Amino acid sequence: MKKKRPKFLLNEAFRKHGDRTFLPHLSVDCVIFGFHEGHLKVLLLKWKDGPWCLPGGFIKHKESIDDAATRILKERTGLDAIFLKQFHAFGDPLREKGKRHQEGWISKRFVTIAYYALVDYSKVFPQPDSFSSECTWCDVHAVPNLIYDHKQIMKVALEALQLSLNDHPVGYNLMPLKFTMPELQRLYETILGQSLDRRNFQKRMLALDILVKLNERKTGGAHKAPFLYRFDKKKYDRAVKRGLGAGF
Amino acid sequence: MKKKRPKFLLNEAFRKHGDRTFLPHLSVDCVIFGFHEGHLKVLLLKWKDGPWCLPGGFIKHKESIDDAATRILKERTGLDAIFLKQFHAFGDPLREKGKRHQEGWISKRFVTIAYYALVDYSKVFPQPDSFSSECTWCDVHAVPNLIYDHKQIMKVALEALQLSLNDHPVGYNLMPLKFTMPELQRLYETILGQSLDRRNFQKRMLALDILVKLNERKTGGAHKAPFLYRFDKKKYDRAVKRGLGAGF
DNA sequence: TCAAAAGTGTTTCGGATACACCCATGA
DNA sequence: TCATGGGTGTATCCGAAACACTTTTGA
Repeated sequence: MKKKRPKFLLNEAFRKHGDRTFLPHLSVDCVIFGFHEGHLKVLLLKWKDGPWCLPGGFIKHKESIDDAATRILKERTGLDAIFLKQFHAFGDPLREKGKRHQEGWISKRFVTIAYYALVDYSKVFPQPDSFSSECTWCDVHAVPNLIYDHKQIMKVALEALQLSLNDHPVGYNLMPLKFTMPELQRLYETILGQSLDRRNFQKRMLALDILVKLNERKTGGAHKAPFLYRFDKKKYDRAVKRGLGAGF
Repeated sequence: MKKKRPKFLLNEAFRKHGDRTFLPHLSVDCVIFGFHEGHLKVLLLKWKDGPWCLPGGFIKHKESIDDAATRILKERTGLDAIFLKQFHAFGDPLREKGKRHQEGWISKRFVTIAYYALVDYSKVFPQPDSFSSECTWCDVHAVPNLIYDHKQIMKVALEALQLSLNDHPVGYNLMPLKFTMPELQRLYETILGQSLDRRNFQKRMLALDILVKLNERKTGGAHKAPFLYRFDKKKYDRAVKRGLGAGF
């Protein structure tokens, strides 16, 4: 078995010579969305010495940027094969104002390519990287200060997600396998930041023809037990591809 | 006055040591759209030794990527202050299959950040760069083979432009100062690749409240002289910002 | 005088919105 | 038994689409 060197050494080497492994001046940042108890969440990392930031990483010399994003996501969440979408590249030379690293590869200017991901909250076990002490979910509407331009990146990610609701269904990656219509509605409402009419929402969703109504109800709630639904994966995928959406 | 070195030397130096000036592994490509005689055009460059490609360039060490795109556009078209929008980053390590440069900076893998631009055809005087022999407009639907993944980049650019018609007006940057309603309609039709109803188009456009009807008609045509319009720049800009579009 | 393009207005239809009643459940 | 949330159906409205007639102009 390969002997592990102490982490700080790895980090030292990485800071100075990361470009032996990774493309210089380029990074990938991920805005990872999850949904839990009626709230839209993002996954954040906390550096050991202070500020919060988005999970991110670098691109290996022979790796596509999409693969890099997928890898980074897997490292932080344990998930693969989730929904991941590139939405913007951020390349202001001053975007990393206040950078601490004084020397080596890592101290240079980075252009970052940003992705947002939609993941099933319940399947994620957040894992901090070697620079971080914490990796936790945070309510989208209660995000602490983030380093650099990460707050801006998050904002643009949310706008991109909202726009995508116009012509793409959302939910397969964010909801558990079985879910109720009110739960799905709450997802749409938190993404859009506005409440929707219960009956019209249901009609629209059913009209998309991507849901399967199950012969079960979700019991245990304080009131009338709502039906459970699941997505019809085939039809869902077709709707994603063909650009069929609820038109919000 | 600074003495100019022969171009091939500059090129030699550039190929080997471009990273003294530019960020390594990063480029910018521009899909420059124009509109002329009822046809949607893109500006293409032809390399001295063969293939066609999109106008592109590199990012200076202290330059933002948006500024780099603006600069590149200015170099090829002579225009500044035109509409420019980043739409995707292309980062497959194999995207530059068939690259010829064998050594130096330029031979390495490049991730490219792509922009599309909308420009007034009549104001552009295409200027080839030092690698190119030609710089000309080409009908969008009759594009020759392009190097690398540039055809793919063009395709994605066109799709992004089409999508943007949903919630943004288009035309201010593509049309001359004064234009007729049928001319504007032809612009929309060529972008969308479908014909539209004359009367409904006019109603929608006027409903956007971004046009000013002039007391002139365009004479010289073979038939009834159509009225001329111009954009109300203030209202147009507001519509762009607020995401007001014709909903195509 | 005729063909082809442009100006303008009305009807129609479908999808989104607004809205009401009944049912199930735990407190 | 009552408050709360869930299931379902219907009337309405607005905007988009479909559509026709008249006018102008050069050939």
